[in-house]
Amino acid sequence: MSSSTKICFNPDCKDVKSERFRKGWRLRTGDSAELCERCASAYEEGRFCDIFHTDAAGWRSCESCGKRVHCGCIVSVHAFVLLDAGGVDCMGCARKNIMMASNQMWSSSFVLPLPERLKDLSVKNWNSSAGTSAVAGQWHQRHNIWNTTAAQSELHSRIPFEVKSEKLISGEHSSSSSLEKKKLEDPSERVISSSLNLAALDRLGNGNAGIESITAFHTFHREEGYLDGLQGMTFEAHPNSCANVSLQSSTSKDDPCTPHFGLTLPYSPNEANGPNRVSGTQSQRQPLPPPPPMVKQFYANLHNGVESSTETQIRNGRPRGDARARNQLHSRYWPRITDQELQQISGDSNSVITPLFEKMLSASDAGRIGRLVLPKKCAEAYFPTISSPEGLPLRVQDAKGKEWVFQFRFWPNNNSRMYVLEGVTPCIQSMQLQAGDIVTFSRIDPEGKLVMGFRKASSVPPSDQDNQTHKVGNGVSKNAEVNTRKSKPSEVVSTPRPLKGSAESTSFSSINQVNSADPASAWAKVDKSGYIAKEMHGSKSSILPSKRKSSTLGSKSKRLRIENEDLIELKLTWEEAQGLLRPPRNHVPSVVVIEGHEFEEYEEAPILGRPTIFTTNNVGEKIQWAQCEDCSKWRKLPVDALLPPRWTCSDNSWDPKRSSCSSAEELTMEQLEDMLSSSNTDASKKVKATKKDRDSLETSDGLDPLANLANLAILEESETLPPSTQQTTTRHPRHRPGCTCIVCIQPPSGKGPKHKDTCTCNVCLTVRRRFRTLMERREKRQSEKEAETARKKQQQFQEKLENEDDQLLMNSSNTNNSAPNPRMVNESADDDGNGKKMSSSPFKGGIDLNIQPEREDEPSPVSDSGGMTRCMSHGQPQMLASSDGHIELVVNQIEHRGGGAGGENLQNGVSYASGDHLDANMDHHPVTTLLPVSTSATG
DNA sequence: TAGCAGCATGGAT
DNA sequence: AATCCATGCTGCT
Repeated sequence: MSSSTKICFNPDCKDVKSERFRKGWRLRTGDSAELCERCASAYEEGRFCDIFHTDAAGWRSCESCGKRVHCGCIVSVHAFVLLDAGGVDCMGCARKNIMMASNQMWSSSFVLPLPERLKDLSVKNWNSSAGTSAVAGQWHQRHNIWNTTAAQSELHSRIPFEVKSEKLISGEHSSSSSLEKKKLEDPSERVISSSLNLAALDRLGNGNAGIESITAFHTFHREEGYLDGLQGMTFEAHPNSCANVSLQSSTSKDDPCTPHFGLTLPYSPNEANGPNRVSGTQSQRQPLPPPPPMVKQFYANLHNGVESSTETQIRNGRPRGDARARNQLHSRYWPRITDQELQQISGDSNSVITPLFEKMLSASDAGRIGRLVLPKKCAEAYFPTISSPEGLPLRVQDAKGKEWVFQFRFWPNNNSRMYVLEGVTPCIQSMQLQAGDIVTFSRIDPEGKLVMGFRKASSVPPSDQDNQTHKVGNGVSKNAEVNTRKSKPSEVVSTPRPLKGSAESTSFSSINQVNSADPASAWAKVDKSGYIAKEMHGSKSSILPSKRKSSTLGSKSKRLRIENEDLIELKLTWEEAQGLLRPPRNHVPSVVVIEGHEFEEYEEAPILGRPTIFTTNNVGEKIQWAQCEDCSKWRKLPVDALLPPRWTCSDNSWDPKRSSCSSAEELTMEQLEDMLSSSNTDASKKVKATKKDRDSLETSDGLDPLANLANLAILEESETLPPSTQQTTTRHPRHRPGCTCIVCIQPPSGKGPKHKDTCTCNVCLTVRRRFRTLMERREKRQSEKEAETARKKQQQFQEKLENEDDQLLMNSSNTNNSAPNPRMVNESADDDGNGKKMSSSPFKGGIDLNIQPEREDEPSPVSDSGGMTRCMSHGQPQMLASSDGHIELVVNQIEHRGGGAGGENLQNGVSYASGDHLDANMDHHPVTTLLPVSTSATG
């Protein structure tokens, strides 16, 4: 084919005298390696590696046929596929396997005419079998998309790339130089190359190996190069980008079907222009996280050979900062387009649809502002680079094929950028979108059209949804065939998804959770349909849309709500759940011992059973008690009885006498109390509570303030208890079996029957006792204080009298005047006036039953909360004590001694003021007084 | 004053 | 802690 003056491209070839050269693998320049006849033959016959690379590393055995396969050079890069479980298959075996598995592994949209299918499926299968994912469609339409815009120059700042694999498997660390050696690549085998891409990414994703190697496999797709093909490269090489790019025509007449896999990670502007721009050093590359299983399909960007004539791969060894960009694309922006949607987009053309991203419209987006906020990473990854805030006009086609021109721009924000599409209101309105709906952005290759689809958030049936969702429009493009295409699903194969970071991979499974406990099955569904939404027909499971739907609508906590809705609120502790689990009926578990612990092993899943209580009778016999759901009576059951979740007396087949709700309960009240109290389960607590409710009917409706006080206290206490313990009553911790005190039977509201005055329940007794103690101590201290103060005053008085009669008189007057400290009076007035402090007390309605009367001289919450005992002069009750209502309530029922001249006004209040306060005040008073005052006393 | 453009803010990630 | 981004705010027309 060529002149004899050439030298065989194969460096290992010794035949320099060949007169005829033939084309071998494709070089990154787009040319083909010129091989001597011998090498070319070897290459064509698949013996190249056998001949020249026998000593090279990277040889492995096909998992299926055992044949040795070289996996370590550009020549062999297409000769095998990586398997999910590890290992490789030679291409022959891979294709065979593909044929068997393809239908299950790929969605219907991937159906190809047989000849094409064979090869394409091989790719698909490769994806599947290789268990890899991170392959995105090529990005080679930019040129088309943007060349009608005003900012074509900016295209050059972003260089998408494609991950290619070359030497990953071999373990040879293909350095940049190795790439730059412009090794030849056979375009006809790019299917396999793609697989390697996947593999490479997969490895990266797993963080296991190949991080270095993979960098050598990245192939940039530069739209100019792509679209202009062999016309040449015009993209700008970033200083650090190792943009020594070679063109590679993907045209292959040998292989009309040359699906291209590649990780398309166009440069973000920042990366391209900024300090973070990726360099050619592999070390800068970040390992790609393991993509979720479904991702692989989304990344599968299959091109058939028709388009490849216009495609040029640009390859260099530059590490992918872009990869990071796409990596970090949040899963919420991953396109989730169904196959039907893809077909609709694609029509019957040979186009490859590359869903780029989607976004749920926020209130702002859907509002009249007309600004659609673009996720930064998406904007930078998929939209043209813009360097000025003004941005550039962007042509997008909507669902009806109508063309819109949005202004793609940004504004600086926190040292970053906020990208928006302006002028979207008409489009959004035409699509009747609103907040919560999802707009999708896709690209059609090779036309490079940008299409904007949508998915209504409303829960339309999937079929309907498919019909109306993701209708496409096209942006301005060279080819206007989008709308006239006939369905050709096989060619609508690309469902690339952004590569996900590891963290996002995790969240991915969460976000895309299917109504299946088995993630694998969920993924399987995804794999089959391509998109969950499609697979989850009818089931509420179009989880994504529904989730999104419910999550938006203008709330800032949208994301949070999304997540929350993903959660099933399970108000069960693990132990509770365990306690409810019952082995399936008629099933004897086998016991396995794991690390010394015995586990019952059931073949069937356990069931949720009705909680029961086990007791032991006098003879040590274990008895199981279950409560009828209807009458709440407890029935004795065999200890091994397993109850369904709902169980009533009529189900009591063990005791026909008590198989009716009308039958008397076997347990006495005391027995029941003992049983319940001995049971620690929350269920039993609830049961106890219900029992208490029943008992409460017998309680007196008398009103015992003390009990009420205690009740309030318990209320306070109960607020800190687990819900299960306060659902029906506010039983206090001191509750004992048999106690029917108001506290235990009182509903949380505090309403209901009160204690009798004669109630001798523990709580009431405690309250009485404590209060009595408290008051006794207070009186005692008060007396002491009074005595002391009086003594001092008297002493002073006497001294003054003796010294200066006039002075004495004056002093005496001052003392009286100063007694009602103006500040205090004011405070009293305030408290009294608005009464707010009363309700604002953190101890409203509560009293600590644990209060230590012995420590009353320490500021008690009550006394500190709002007031203290105030002394008054001239017998005026102007000072306020604590305004806590419960105090007042209590005091009203107890005789308190008022002191001082105003004692008659103090009958309804009690002061918990500390002694210190009293001291302070009393210093000014010739007669000290403890003033049990409530706020009401000031009125 | 309404609408818009740009920026700022702060919750969410 | 940094970043993203939904939305509020402000100034301008």
